[in-house]
Amino acid sequence: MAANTRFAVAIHAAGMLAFGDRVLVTSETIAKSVDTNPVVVRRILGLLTRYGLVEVQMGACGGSRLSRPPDQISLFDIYQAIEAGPLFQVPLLTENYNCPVGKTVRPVIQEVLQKAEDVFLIKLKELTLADVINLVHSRLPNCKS
Amino acid sequence: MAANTRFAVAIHAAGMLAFGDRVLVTSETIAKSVDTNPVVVRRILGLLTRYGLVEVQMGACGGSRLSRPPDQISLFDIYQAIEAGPLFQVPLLTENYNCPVGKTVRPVIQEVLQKAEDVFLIKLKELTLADVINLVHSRLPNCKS
DNA sequence: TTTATATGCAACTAAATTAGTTACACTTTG
DNA sequence: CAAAGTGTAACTAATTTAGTTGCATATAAA
Repeated sequence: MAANTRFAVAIHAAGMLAFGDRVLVTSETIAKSVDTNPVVVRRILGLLTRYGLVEVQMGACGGSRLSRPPDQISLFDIYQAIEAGPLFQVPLLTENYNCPVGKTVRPVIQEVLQKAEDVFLIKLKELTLADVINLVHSRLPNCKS
Repeated sequence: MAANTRFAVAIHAAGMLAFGDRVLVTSETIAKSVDTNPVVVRRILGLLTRYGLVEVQMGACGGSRLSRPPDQISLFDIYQAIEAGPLFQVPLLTENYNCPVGKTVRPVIQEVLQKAEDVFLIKLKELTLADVINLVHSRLPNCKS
């Protein structure tokens, strides 16, 4: 089970909020569409909220909505809210490690991996939630637009 | 412990082989520099070997070396040999899933994530083992060149 | 031919991550 | 006050990961 699907789930959830267009959407509604548990959705919405992407209203008739228009929320914003570290980790060195070459190699590897990750992040910045829902709209059967 | 460091370890190991320059290097030597267990190194070298990047000689005085010059081995080659699936998974749908919007959203999310992953992979193709060891050489103390 | 030195691989462990679930406190609407 | 939401802690099961031991196999060299 342990494959990280949170980023995809977060995009799906945020996409639904964008779809809802300022209407409050419950975690249960999102959970149905995402095909998971409401608590899982709320955990992810919590991260998005902490990052200022989502507003939550508690209590009866509560729910969530985006705090900004979808064209002002990039997938990079969502990524940063959801994922913590770098894509690939460079293993830590034990304390009494003493190989000079190894010590030189480590930061170099970290650098080149960062270069590759950087272009990934830049591409995420280019892609907005609006792009995603436009794609969805254009593919939905019985599309009005 | 469960953070994936294999890609970084594989680059480190392949970098050492490039450093060795056609001389056979044992998994134990690499393990010392990488600061891990020889078996872990052999597992990774096995993947690289299966992918045609590394040649292994068994028995006494055995070890590994690159099968191509370092400037003809990209980090993409190593990545493909080591890692299997996409960077981010889109969760599977349960059998009796019936939300039309959700069904439309899924492939769209997969597509946009793939776009971001693609630029990552392209950057990996641009970076070769030669680049890595050149960087290491230039930073090694008492560098001759 | 024997011995020392390698690799390959299976099997197991411990730790961490992940998603799912239950339970319950809290908030808000009506 | 009741109903309908969210937030969050606690727990579980499955998976991944790295590390480790043990042993069969291969090979170079004495």
